[in-house]
Amino acid sequence: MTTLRLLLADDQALVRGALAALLQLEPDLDVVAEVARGDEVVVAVREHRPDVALLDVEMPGLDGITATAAVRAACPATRVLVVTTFGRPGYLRRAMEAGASGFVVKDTPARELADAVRRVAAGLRVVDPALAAESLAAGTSPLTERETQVLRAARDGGTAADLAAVLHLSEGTVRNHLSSAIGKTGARTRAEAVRLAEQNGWLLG
Amino acid sequence: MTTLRLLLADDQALVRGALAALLQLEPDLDVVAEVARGDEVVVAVREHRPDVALLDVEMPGLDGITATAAVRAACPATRVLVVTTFGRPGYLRRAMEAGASGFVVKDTPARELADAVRRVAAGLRVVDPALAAESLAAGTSPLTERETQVLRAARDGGTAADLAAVLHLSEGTVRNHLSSAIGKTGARTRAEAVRLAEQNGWLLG
DNA sequence: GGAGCCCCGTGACGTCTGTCATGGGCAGGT
DNA sequence: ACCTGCCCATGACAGACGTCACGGGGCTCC
Repeated sequence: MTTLRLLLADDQALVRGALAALLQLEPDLDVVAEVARGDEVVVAVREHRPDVALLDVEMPGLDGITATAAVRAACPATRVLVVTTFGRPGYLRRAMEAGASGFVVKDTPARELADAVRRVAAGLRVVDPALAAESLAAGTSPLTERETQVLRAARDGGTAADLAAVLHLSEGTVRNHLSSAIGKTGARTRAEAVRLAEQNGWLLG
Repeated sequence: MTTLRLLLADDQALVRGALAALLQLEPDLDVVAEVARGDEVVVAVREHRPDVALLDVEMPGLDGITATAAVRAACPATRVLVVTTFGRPGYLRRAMEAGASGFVVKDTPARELADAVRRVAAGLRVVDPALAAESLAAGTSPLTERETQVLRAARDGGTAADLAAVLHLSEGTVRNHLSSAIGKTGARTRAEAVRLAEQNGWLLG
């Protein structure tokens, strides 16, 4: 078996370096590139053409899901393994739709990561079964495009007038979208709707 | 120089194992214990008596700050280095007050961690200068005990009546505390007050 | 003893919020 | 052509929210 060349993307330098140290312990794995931002992933993939790219979801510049799609388009030979802190159902779904080969949460045992990488490199899919079930149960996002935008803008706690100004909408329209989102999420407050949508991974982009 | 014995506490197993791998690369460092929960820290410290304990702040069971105080009380020979994802001013302040010897955010370069551990073990203090300045500027929390509790309870987006039921208070009293907290944080909404207070690290406990 | 702060509660006021009805415009599908 | 769904907007209404004034009780510190 030849050695596998890896790319590592995580915004936290300490975690990134630690993961590199962990993977370098394996004789058949070699970390050839590290990046801290989502928009640096594609250029690094183009330059190094790694066998597997390990991508975090929460990154500045570009989120890991969108970066996954970009990697698949730029270099189909590179498999993507998404490594994230939050096991949100929507993240998993959208990662797989974007062409990821694996999805691992950051509280899986450390010794399993190398095997996950090898399996992904071999063309297999790696997904936590419990998380997969949860993803199926939660289903796809019921929120419309605008509702998602409004909820995203409502995260920092602004008033309806603020959201209207940011989104160039009428204040009444904002409240209508919010009301609809509240109904779909089963919440009773806009803040609760934001929380529930975020927990389901419906607020990406 | 003798080898330093370390304890590692982080709720995410992958990060914990990766940090262990990173630190084991140093010949003079030895990870002798790993725990995933805050309440397991003290028992592990009592059993292994490490030279340095690396503690995350966000942990189930017991937060890293409180765990720091417990470690200092149980084994004063063990120095504490807090390693956290969020560089919130209140975290730093309260960690140092609790007896921590160092405070490092997770996006510091990986190669600096080992040096930070050694410096802490030598009795020095390790603090990011920029973060220290920010902590001084932000000052201590202006929120009263009740205001903090109310803001904490308001995080999941419940109505004032919900908070009143949880905290066994009158609904009007809850709104009074919220109003006061909103004024002190400079916010215009309860949600914004929650966000600002959380960013400052005022919502621990 | 008073002064100060925090706690709890009440009542009232204006504003904001969440909901509904209703309208129009624009895309997609049978 | 029709229906359906999403978008935007308006107006109206009950309820929740944020603010203030005002009480009372407790505590500490001078």
